[in-house]
Amino acid sequence: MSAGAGRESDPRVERSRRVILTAAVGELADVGYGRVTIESIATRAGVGKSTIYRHWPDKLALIADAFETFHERMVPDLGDLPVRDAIAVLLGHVAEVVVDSTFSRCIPALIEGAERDQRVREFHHRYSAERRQALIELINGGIREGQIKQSVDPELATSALLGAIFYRRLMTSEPLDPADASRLVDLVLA
Amino acid sequence: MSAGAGRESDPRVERSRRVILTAAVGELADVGYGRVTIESIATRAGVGKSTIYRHWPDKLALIADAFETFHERMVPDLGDLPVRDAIAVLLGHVAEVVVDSTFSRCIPALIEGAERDQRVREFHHRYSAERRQALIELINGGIREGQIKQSVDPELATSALLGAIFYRRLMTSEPLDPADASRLVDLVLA
DNA sequence: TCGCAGCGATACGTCAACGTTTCACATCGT
DNA sequence: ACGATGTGAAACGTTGACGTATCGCTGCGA
Repeated sequence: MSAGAGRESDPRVERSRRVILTAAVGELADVGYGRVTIESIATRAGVGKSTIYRHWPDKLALIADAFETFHERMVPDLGDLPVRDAIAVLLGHVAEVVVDSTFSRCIPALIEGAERDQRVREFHHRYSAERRQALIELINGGIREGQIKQSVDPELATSALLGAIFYRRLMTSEPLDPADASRLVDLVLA
Repeated sequence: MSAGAGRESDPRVERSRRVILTAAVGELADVGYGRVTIESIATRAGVGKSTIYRHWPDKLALIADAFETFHERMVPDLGDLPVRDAIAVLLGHVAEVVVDSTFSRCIPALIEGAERDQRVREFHHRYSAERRQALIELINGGIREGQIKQSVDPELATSALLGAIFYRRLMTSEPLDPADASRLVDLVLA
């Protein structure tokens, strides 16, 4: 038993953990949840299958762990812009990520996974909730400062703003141009 | 060769086609695209595997065919309500369908399928486009009649309205209550 | 009526992924 | 230095779905 320096001390474990989790997200983005295989992750990571089974009981646990691990906030620096501008910047940032990124290509996989599996659902909903919290708070601040009408329901407005971005990405062949974010703000928070 | 009474004349073919397509959609809703099996569809339909392979080359063709076939318009009767009310009724209807229906449970499967396969994507986007066209036209009408501000971009507003409904369904644990549809209209088309 | 066509069932070989086990080797901490 | 431990590779039997082929049966339509 080691002296317990942190959660893991053997750098071999940390390294393989890192490459495996990265490969897992890459595979998820590339082929979707249904077609991800422990073997394909192992190959992509340049790792033996046994190394994966040694640390995770199954595919779901591995992918859930991967998302927990890469669970960064990714909120852009908004400086102290006026509320409306800050919201437009935030939405532009979201639109950029949603339009094209590894993360973006995982969204359909997460949506589908969430529909079939409770653990994926819990992660997916929590992750979404945390990311939209920043927007809700911006809107609340704008209402307090009188820059946004009091009649606006921050939760509903957030659904409309983020919803428009995701709708375009998932249901149409024309994702929202990040440059249009401010038009979206004008529309919903007019 | 038959006299060609319509596309198919043998009632056995029509019957098996119908039960197979129905079972395909049911399976898709229940287990998602990745876990749908020709064998599971055959069992659910009470049909031999060979009957399916006789008519479709593979799973994708079958599921695409199923959606083409069940491609109903499903637009509610809007009578001649004032535009804002008509939009609220339409959105309430969409919200109801999206919150809970067999079709609704296929949405994640379609989104995921669309991400990985061009044929599914084409269907999914076309289907979505057709369904949102009614809303775009309602908004256009409202603008023409002066009941909606000229500055509103019908396409963008449609993304925000439908997007809010889908966002709630797909990314949160609290789907939009259909009764809130009119609040949504007030927010976006204020 | 009666032959043909489509049916459901079942068996088949193939393949891919499963999860386990074994092994020699590299790298760790002490 | 060295024993302990994690590693990548490979082989294994098992499972589940693939797509094909072959039944005897049913019920269609001419």
